[in-house]
Amino acid sequence: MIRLLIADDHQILKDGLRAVFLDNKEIKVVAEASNGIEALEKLDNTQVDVVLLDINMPVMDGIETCKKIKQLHPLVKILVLSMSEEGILISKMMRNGAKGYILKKTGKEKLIEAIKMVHSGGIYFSKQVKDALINSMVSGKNKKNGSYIPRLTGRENEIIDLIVNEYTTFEIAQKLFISEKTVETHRKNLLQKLNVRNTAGMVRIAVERGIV
Amino acid sequence: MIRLLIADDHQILKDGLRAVFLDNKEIKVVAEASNGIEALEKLDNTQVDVVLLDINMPVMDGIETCKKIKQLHPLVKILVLSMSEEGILISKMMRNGAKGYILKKTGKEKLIEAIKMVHSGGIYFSKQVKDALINSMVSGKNKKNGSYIPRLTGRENEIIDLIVNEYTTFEIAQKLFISEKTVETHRKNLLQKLNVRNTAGMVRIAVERGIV
DNA sequence: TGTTTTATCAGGGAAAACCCTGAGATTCTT
DNA sequence: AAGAATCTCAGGGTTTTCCCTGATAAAACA
Repeated sequence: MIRLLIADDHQILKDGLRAVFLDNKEIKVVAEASNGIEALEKLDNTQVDVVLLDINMPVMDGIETCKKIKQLHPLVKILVLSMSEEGILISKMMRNGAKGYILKKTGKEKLIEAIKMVHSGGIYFSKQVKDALINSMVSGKNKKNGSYIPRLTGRENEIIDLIVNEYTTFEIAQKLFISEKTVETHRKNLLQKLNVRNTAGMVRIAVERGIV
Repeated sequence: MIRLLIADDHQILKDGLRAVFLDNKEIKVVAEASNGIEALEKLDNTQVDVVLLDINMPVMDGIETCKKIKQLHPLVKILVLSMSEEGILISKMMRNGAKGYILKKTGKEKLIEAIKMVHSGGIYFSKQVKDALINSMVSGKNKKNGSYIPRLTGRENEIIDLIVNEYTTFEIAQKLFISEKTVETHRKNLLQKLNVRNTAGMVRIAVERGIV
């Protein structure tokens, strides 16, 4: 028996889902919520196995809620039920601990399959969702980059890698057996090449574009 | 007619592929290379539409090569042909401009399909590859994180977001109408919570975990 | 209603990063 | 062989970040 919590601000959808699970012996809706705060409250008072989580909610949206559920109830599995196919949203929810992502336009059979899947410790991402994610990673990212990516030299790559890993100029100089002044020059050039103002921007670019 | 360059250090594989494309009217192998340097040289002298790129190569590996091809020959499509199903590798190649990723254990029909796909401006990632990527994003990332992710307060989230976007303490103070000292306190707390030594580490965590 | 968390602010100092100009040596490219 | 790019280093200065101790008020929680 899978105990389900439905978090969505559309009452009609919750009613519909309740009806769907009425004649299902394996899945039982034990609670529902209209926003993130409510969902967290319900989780405190109810034994829940799987949360069916919408992203567009008032008061506290799905992203924040997902994060908090993961922190406060790490054993509860989160299955995102969203109408959005935006890759950024999908990857964000994945990073925040969701074990599955399913679109609202999907049929109930797939939904039941997904719930069972995440409940048993697996993950579930429908083909459409996977494709949307891949697409945003290939083209979306590039679109976001847009700007020309200047090529870094070998030394610059070495140094930016150390910077991202929290090495200071002094430490980099030690490690590479060069002067601090040289490292400073490389840093200056990196800032210029990446067109950023400070270390923060440099690290952001480096991590986003997988330089490191 | 699709002009293909095969970059792989296994001669037997290149020979095999040449044979496969011999009786194919649409795809022609116009060059081959055993490492990244060679591949780049060939690209300078040969008109190539699609590069079939291996990751494990001596002298210059596929990751570096992919990056450089993208910089020097932005119109050439890159299709990764690898034996590795590691999610990190896949996402790295995607970020470096690969338009497709296919496993060596895949059959030639799928390979031909993939080549046509990327040549026509599309992308191609086989089901296995997609699954591997999704898996590494859900479980792999968390494994990589491993450590407990401390929850950030609303203000801290605001501030880390501005830091990642290259705002200085002074500018953040201006924007949020608070004292610089307050911003400094938040920065200090952020460093502590995220267990990093400086801004670089903070930004790395923020970008990696999608806090921003 | 007390306790914890969050957000606010301060002085003062040390460390690190950033900026400017300038320059020699090596290596790659043409 | 000439030029370009890369890597190296320096003086001297400003700005920003980091660290320490300490504090108040409001809000959230038990």
